Amino acid sequence: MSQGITIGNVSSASGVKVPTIRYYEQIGLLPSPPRTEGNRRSYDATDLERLTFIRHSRELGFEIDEIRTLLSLQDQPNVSCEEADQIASKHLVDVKQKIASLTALQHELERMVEGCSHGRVETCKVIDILADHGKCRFHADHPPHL
Amino acid sequence: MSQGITIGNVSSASGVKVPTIRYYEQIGLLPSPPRTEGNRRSYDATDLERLTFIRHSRELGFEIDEIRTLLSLQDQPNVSCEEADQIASKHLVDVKQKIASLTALQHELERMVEGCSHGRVETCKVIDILADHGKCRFHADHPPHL
DNA sequence: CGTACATCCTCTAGTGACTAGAGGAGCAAG
DNA sequence: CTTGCTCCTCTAGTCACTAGAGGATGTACG
Repeated sequence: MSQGITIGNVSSASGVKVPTIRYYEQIGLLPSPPRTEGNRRSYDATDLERLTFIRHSRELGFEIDEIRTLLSLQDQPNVSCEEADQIASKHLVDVKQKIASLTALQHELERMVEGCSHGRVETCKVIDILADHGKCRFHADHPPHL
Repeated sequence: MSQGITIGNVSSASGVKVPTIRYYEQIGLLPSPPRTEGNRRSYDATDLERLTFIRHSRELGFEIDEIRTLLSLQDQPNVSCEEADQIASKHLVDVKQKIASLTALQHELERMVEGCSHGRVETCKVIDILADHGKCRFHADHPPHL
């Protein structure tokens, strides 16, 4: 059926860049495909699906290790999906926290920019607020790796 | 006035970890402090302020290079604060985008988790949505390094 | 058939902002 | 005086890629 797809084609079809595909192979996220006579990687439709799955999961902010688990779950359709549910739920909690944190930050930045006198640094709210922690209403619980 | 503060004390006072302080010195974000006889770093109140400024800026999501600019602005109070204003404004735009993106993501995750049959993987929405891009309402314009 | 050019290969090293650990020296309290 | 904490330097690791060197292969056109 599926004759070989080149890495370039599987890349544009999946939206994952060529070096990233090779990287995924290197870390064992994507199986090593067979090679042609000329040593080029030769992918099939399953690989394309898998790559799309990965790209989509990455877009949704899942980490590589989480994707590894999700992929292995996908390969075993008879297993309970509790684990997948847990991963997604945990992720949802994280996302909600980040939104809350970023919303607070947004207000803080608005306060800074609106308060800016557009004059000299001496009277600038932006610098002022950053320098004096007490004047700030935003306090991150988790230092944001957002 | 200010006799030397140890790195440990300046760390707990500022909320920046000890190795991170040394790292900031290494990349030139924090000036190298004088040393004691025993070769320990000896900080003063100004360093503590600077570190607090840095930590606060990092919490607000500014990058090191942006902080470098903000710090140099702080050192020259007679300069126009336009640049600081621009940095904060640009950052505000980014933050708003991130919030929008994360909110879409949140809905997508909720859809996944709510739709989960709590049964076998075969019928699990979580896996399903990740696998089939067409069923997904969330499409990131900028792959989220959030 | 030749030649240009795109695409592919492997490999190493770099990014940002730290974090972890090894191996050793100084210092304060009991 | 010894125990244990803090400090020192240095190297290497983290995550998820990205960039570039240097070379092989495949394809389109004249």
